[in-house]
Amino acid sequence: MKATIRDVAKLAGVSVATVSRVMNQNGYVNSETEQKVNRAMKQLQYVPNQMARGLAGKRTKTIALILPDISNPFFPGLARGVEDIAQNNGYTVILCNSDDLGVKERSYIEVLKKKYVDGIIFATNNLVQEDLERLEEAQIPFVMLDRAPDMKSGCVITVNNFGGAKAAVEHLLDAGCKKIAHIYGPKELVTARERLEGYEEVARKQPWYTPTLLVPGDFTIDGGVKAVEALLRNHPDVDGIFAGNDLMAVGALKALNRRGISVPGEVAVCGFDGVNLTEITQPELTTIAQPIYQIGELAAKKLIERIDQSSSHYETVELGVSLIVRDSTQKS
Amino acid sequence: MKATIRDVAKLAGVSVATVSRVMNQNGYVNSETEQKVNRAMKQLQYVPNQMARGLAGKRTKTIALILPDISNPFFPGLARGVEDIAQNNGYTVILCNSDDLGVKERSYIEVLKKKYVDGIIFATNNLVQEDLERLEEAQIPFVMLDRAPDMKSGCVITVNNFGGAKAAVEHLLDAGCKKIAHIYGPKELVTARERLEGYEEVARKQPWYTPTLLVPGDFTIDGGVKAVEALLRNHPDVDGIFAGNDLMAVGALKALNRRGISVPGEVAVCGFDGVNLTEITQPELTTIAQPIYQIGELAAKKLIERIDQSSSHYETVELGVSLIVRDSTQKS
DNA sequence: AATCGACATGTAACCGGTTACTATAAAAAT
DNA sequence: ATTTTTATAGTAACCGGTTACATGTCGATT
Repeated sequence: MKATIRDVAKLAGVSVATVSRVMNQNGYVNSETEQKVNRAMKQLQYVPNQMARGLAGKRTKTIALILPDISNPFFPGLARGVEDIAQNNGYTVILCNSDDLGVKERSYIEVLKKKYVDGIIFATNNLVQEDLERLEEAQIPFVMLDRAPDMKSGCVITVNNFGGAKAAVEHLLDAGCKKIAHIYGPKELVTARERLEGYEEVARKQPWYTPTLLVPGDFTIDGGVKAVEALLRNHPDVDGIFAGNDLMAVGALKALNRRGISVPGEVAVCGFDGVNLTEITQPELTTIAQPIYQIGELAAKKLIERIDQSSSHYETVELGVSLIVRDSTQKS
Repeated sequence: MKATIRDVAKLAGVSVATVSRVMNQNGYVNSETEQKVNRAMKQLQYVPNQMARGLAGKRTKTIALILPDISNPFFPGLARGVEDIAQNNGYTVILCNSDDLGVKERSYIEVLKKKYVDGIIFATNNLVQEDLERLEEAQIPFVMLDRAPDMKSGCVITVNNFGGAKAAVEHLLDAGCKKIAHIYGPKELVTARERLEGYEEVARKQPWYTPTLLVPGDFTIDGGVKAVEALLRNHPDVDGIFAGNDLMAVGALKALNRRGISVPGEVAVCGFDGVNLTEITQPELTTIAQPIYQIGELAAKKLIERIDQSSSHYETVELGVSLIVRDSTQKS
């Protein structure tokens, strides 16, 4: 019913090995023979069975992207970057939502091993050293985002969180803020810690600095709302807020708005990430933008590179971030 | 190096067939034998090779989700619904962004065929009858969103666009609007047409109705902005806008805001879709919410049902939508 | 006693590719 | 003239499962 390589071989009057050579462009094949084979393939509408290929050749042309939750506005852009590059290179992407749960991540890894994916991109942070080592053992190339584990293989892509945070606070100072608070994300996340450190680096030198200007959020909108409410109780006079990510900045905006506090008039707000959301708030949000799409692209490129050359040396790349000034910090 | 079914068989002192039976829980197996096999599997850390399974058994436990663009805020929620259900049933999801381009969709279908995915969910609308027929021929179960093509197999999931649109306009009337405009999406899309029809159904009966209250948008934020600008030139006195989707509603909000027109004070705005964005605008957007996540879940459920029972009768399901009233229509 | 069906397990073909190895002719090198 | 090398193509094993078919046991049925 469905044409196989043997059907093609028969029709073209050659052996299966020759057909395989034509398909994979390897080994010696006379150009006339090649024509014959190609004609036969066309005539039979031959579609090689990837599964058989994978079984025999150990390549599935499939990579996986494990992220916490595709619904989080940070990830669709990233996923898109990954998918575009993958597609350009003949790869297909399996999407996995881990909800930042180590168990789920681990269970996904098992499934992905069974499916023989060629590589994995992790945009999550819950694997322990041991899990990564198991991956190395299994010879599965991988790329991680935002995390620099201690190992010999793998590739890590990070952004300059520290520098970005510093830039954010400096920008708020430039905008005339006299007392700047920071809503930080979960301390377990390096990104959150680095941003916090960036804030402190600049803030500590200011006369108004006091540790209670640091309030915890959890990288969600609601966390931002609550953080601001708490903040205003202690510091009714803050006039600048640097949120550890855009979602919390949006929450901050909401909370301030509810309280009737004008942004940027009374309080300036700056986020971090550069997700699309920041363009639709009122006022639009100033933010430290990560090159989200490019991170995805780069992750995919690096991974495919590793797969193709089976190179596995450890490598880390840091990308820059950029301050995007919008209305939320434009005191005029 | 890596354990195969034969290794397990040898260690357990049985044949490969028996091991296979134990794995797939089919055929007769003595419970003692089963224990032995299970022990052997554990001892060797045996992980069945899905590829070999797929080759032999014709099942890959993989489905694909083809959507226009995961960056569009409508889709992450949907994708999440699909993925969750898939995961619960042991399936893995391949994500494909088609940018609403027929060519890309078709090329994806080819790739997916090669990879022997067990089924496909389409959240796009650019396939012609012929493409679908080819899928039927290839015996690949599929589920489509928002579109009812004329065929014998396949499953279609839609929402009540017409009813939702009517509800939107009625709500605007209730809110006291005296002249309601509609920004409609691309006429090629059924969803856009149905919503437009819903608007007309109600609006036509109103004294203020005139065709120039219908302005084209393209389902993007920018389209919404431009539509409102055009609208205000012809009808500076509109006091209600029903946008064909949330993105355009956000655009409308932006445009009105720029013009210094207050929402909902001077103009009330209502969107359609119920994406998260609607909760972060200022004012928050009233919208007709689709059960986005549930649509994804349902699509995945229906697809898996079809795969498992290889039932292929044509089926269509319509889900309800719900009006979510927020500030953008609360003239007080 | 012969027949039958439920139970248990093994053998080997098969899925559809890849590729190591072999064979042969023609061109190049010695 | 002989050896090597290069170009071309075929044979068959192999990847790691699934499963049709064969074989055999044992209690139940006739």
